[in-house]
Amino acid sequence: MTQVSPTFSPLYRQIRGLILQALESGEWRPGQAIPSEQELAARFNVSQGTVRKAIDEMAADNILVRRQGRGTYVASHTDPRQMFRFLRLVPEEGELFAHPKSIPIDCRRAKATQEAACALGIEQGTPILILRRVLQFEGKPVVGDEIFLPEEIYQGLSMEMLQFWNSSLYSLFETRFGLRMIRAQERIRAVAADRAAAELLQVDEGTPLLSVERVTYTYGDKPVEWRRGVYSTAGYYYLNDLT
Amino acid sequence: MTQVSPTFSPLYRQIRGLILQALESGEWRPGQAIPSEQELAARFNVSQGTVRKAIDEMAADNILVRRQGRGTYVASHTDPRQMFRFLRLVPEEGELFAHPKSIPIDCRRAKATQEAACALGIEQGTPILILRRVLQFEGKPVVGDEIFLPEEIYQGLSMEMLQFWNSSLYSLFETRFGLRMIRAQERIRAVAADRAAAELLQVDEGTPLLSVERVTYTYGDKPVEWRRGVYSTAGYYYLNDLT
DNA sequence: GAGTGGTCTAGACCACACT
DNA sequence: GTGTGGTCTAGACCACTCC
Repeated sequence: MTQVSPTFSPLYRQIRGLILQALESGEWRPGQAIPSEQELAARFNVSQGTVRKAIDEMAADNILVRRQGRGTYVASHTDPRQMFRFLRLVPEEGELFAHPKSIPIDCRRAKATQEAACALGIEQGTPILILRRVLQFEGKPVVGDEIFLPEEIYQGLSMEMLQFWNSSLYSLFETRFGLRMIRAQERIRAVAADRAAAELLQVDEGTPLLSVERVTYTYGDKPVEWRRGVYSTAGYYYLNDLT
Repeated sequence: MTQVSPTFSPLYRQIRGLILQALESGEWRPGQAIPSEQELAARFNVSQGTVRKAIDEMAADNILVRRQGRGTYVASHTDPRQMFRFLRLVPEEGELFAHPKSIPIDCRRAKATQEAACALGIEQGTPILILRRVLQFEGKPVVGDEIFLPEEIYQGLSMEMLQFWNSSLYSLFETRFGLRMIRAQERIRAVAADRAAAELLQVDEGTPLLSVERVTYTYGDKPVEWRRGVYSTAGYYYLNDLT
């Protein structure tokens, strides 16, 4: 008689779950080192190999970062290499190093429309913050974003805070609200620039632009950000690796 | 005295290389099973664990496919799940299962322009084939592609062959030319439909479209296809998962 | 039942970083 | 030197597939 176990999950996945739990609880913060594999193995009463396999998966998911000889660290959007991890727009020529700059325009309170509520997995009418900003490459405006955030999660986000933060938004969210963005999903269309977009990106009205809608998820696949942006693709393109 | 080894590569990577070599040589063909881990371990004189790690990597790269209890198989574009692996355009509503249909328009011989030569990593002026086709979702034309292929690799590709093939192009390339596509890179812009594109996709001239340029690579990161397409995003969007 | 991949363990040694 | 992750091995047992 063999037991059917529809909920079977191997040990290393359970360990992964426990590590994830510790991360969510804030036991180890972004950028910090987590305990060594040996310590974790002792703590969870499994072999080092099992912990290793759990960490391998989490490193593949960009949740942890391994550094040989040093230790394993909690991934952070503060890390220069992770800073614009989700931005796929790159200049046609020259440097990928020339990091874009985020210019906040305004930030206001509102109630979630049906569309926003659906994207964020919240009730329609829930208080949200709507943040608008422009992204500049070498002084040129290239991306215009409208960003929808559940107010509950981003208590205290203000224009002042945004203006004094000269780094990526996600690193701000991480630092101020303890929010770790794990993955995102984008839906891309081609649209004609309306009046507002044309003004924002300094292009002619009617210019074809990329419309990029993004939902960003934190631990446990919980959506915590919805944004809709327009990308100018004169001198830039959206680069995507297919595997 | 320790030895500096700038070309150091772990055993499992060398094994990976040997398996890759066997794949390139055609020892095992797409869709077929490769020998069991035990057999490979004996063949290469390493432990099963080392073979396993090599195969793990190759499975992550979509080069091999593991099937528990059955064996490890060479990935194939003939597999329904892999068929449109590189196509990111999906309908706004309804089924992802409704597979698109490829309608060939024409196929002609030409010489590689500088642009095509650069993308394909060949000499300017090298003979190439230019294939045009339309992709239909439920009878509606949604993608127009112009596909550039080094003639040397695709000897004997003809309109007749294309018309009788009612599956994906990559599965045709795999079956007829033994070409395994491993990865691809796309560059996406927003453009206005020109006369030709408008006619092809049955939209108004000037309609914003996605311009998608794709270079596709086979084993050893060798480019073997370049295509430029226009995607209609009325009722469809380009879906991209960011990790 | 036989064969395959999947999990788990334990131990040895290597490469790397810090101090 | 010490401690970390990285590699490699050998063996046991489990889960799945096919006969």
